[in-house]
Order: sequence, then structure tokens, then C-alpha cells
Amino acid sequence: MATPRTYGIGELARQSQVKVETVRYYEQSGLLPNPPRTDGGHRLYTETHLKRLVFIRRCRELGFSMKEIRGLLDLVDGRKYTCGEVRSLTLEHAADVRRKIADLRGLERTLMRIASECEGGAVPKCPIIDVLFDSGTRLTDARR
Amino acid sequence: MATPRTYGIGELARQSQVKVETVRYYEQSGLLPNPPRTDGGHRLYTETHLKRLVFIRRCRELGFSMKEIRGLLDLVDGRKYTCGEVRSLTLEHAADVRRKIADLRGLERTLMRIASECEGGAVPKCPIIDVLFDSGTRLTDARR
DNA sequence: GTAAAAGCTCCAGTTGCTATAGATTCAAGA
DNA sequence: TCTTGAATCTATAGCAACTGGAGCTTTTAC
Repeated sequence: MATPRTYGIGELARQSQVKVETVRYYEQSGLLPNPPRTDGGHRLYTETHLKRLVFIRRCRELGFSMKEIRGLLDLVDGRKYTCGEVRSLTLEHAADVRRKIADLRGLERTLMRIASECEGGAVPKCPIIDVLFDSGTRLTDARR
Repeated sequence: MATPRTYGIGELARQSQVKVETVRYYEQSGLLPNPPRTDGGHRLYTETHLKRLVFIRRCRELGFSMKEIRGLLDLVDGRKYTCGEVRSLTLEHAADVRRKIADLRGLERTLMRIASECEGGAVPKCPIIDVLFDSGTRLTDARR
């Protein structure tokens, strides 16, 4: 059978859509295992590395922190993870995301509200600034 | 008339609801002017500083970056800002926030979708992990 | 053989803080 | 006035999650 395919760091980066520097950074922070090296010291990756890196990239795209990803990978690496564990991490994260969305919605409402208070002309005085400077006004809701 | 009221950094922090260290940080990064000092070197603030600091805190709560706040303060400091300028910065920022919300919504959808694919039992194998590892699957929409 | 491309390490910078350590200063009570 | 104890001072390092550069070596292609 054929020799398993290997990749230089550049090729790996291209395939995974992760920048070269970021690959090295992930290695340094322990998300990606140290690959073997050529005699000259260049990193040599395999399909396994590629898959893992894509996994990491996707998790990042889904907004998981590196810490959370480390958690997921630990589960996977231990090979003793259960579907329930993974699912609950995912749902927790989804709840975080929902909270963030709610916060941003409130934010947007406030921004639009204060923006609507001025006509935006060439007047050298702006109610937005006044609102932000004045101590009496309350901008946001309580929680936060 | 009475001597204008002054505040130590701790009092200022309490009034503005910004931490002491953060106040010093804002000074260092040029958002807050260097206040006069006592003979011993302690900072002495006035009402003006307090107002400015509250302004900064509110902008941060509204999600403005320090750079954006610097922009707003520059306008204010120049005293030549127009309502239109401030309004347009605010609307731009609101657009950013909307984009962020849209991204997070997509994210949440994806998370819920993949979470729904497993029953969450004690099974030592999880479709979420599979989806994230498999190369064929597309998780997110194009734009991003 | 040579030259360009790709890789190497190390380190600094980004944003918006937070948190020490160790020295000093200030305010209030005895 | 002296003496605590709280507040403040500076300087520095750390967090996340990268990104970029300098200055070198290795690999690859012609």
C-alpha cells in the first residue's frame, strides 16, 4: 500500500483554511500535537492532523473558546466521551450565544433610540453626546 | 464661591462605576486627561473628569471600541463636531452590532441543529463530533 | 548550482482590561 | 504628635486568540 500522504505546514494551512502562524500557535497551546519533523526541522503533517485542525477551525467558527475546544478534544482523545457530554457542552455554549444575542439586541435598540433623537444636521451640538455625558439618564436595562 | 469639589481616584471610581485600575488604564491610553496631583503624587480629579469617565463607561456599555470612543471624544474636544458626524458614527456602530447579531443567530441555529442530531444518551459515540471531524459537511453559510 | 519559496524560532503588538508586588502617602484616632 | 491602616503610587505581567516581523535555514525547481 501507498505511503500515507504528508503535508508541509503551508499545504496543511491551505487545506484547513487556517493560517500558518495560527497552526503553529495551536501546536504551542497544545490543541494540535507536535508533528514529526524532517531532518531540517520542518513539520510533517498527516491526514489525522488535518482532520483535527479542521475540527478546531469549525469549533472556532461556532464560537467555542480554545478552552472549550480543549475540553471537547480531551473527551475525544480519551475515547471515553459520551454523546450526552458532548451534547451538553454544545447546549451550554448555545445558551451563551443566546445570551450574547439578547445583549446585543438591547444594545442595538439603545443605539437606534439615541440616534433617532437627533436629526443629524450640521448643528454643532448633538443630543447623543448630551445623553452620554449627562448623569441623570439611564441607558441600559438593569441586568448586565 | 466654594472650592470646586475634588475626588481621589477611589471616589472617582465609585462614582463612575469604573474600577480604579481601569481609570489609570484609560489615562494611560489617552482617553482621560492626566489629572493634577497632590504633593505626594496622588491623582486629584474634578467633576469634569467624572463626567468624561461616565461618558466613556457608557460608550463601552454600548459596545463602542476604545478607538471609536477616542473618535467621539476627539469630536467633542474639538468642539467643532456636528450632530451629523456623531449620528453617523452611531449608526455605523449599530450596523456593526446588527452584523454581529446575524452571525450569532446563524451560529445558534447551527449549534441547535447539530445538537438535535444526537439523543444525548450514554452512547460513547456522538454525531456532533462526527460532523465536526468529517470533511464533507458544511456547517455555516458562505459569508464570513 | 543557484535562486526563490517556504519554513524555522523568537519576540513584540493587538484590545481592554485585571492583578499582582512593593513602596509610599494620606486621613483619622489616641 | 504619633501611629496605624487604608488608599494610592509605579511597574510589570497576565488573559484570549491570534498576527506580524526579523533574521535565519531548508527545501524545491529549474
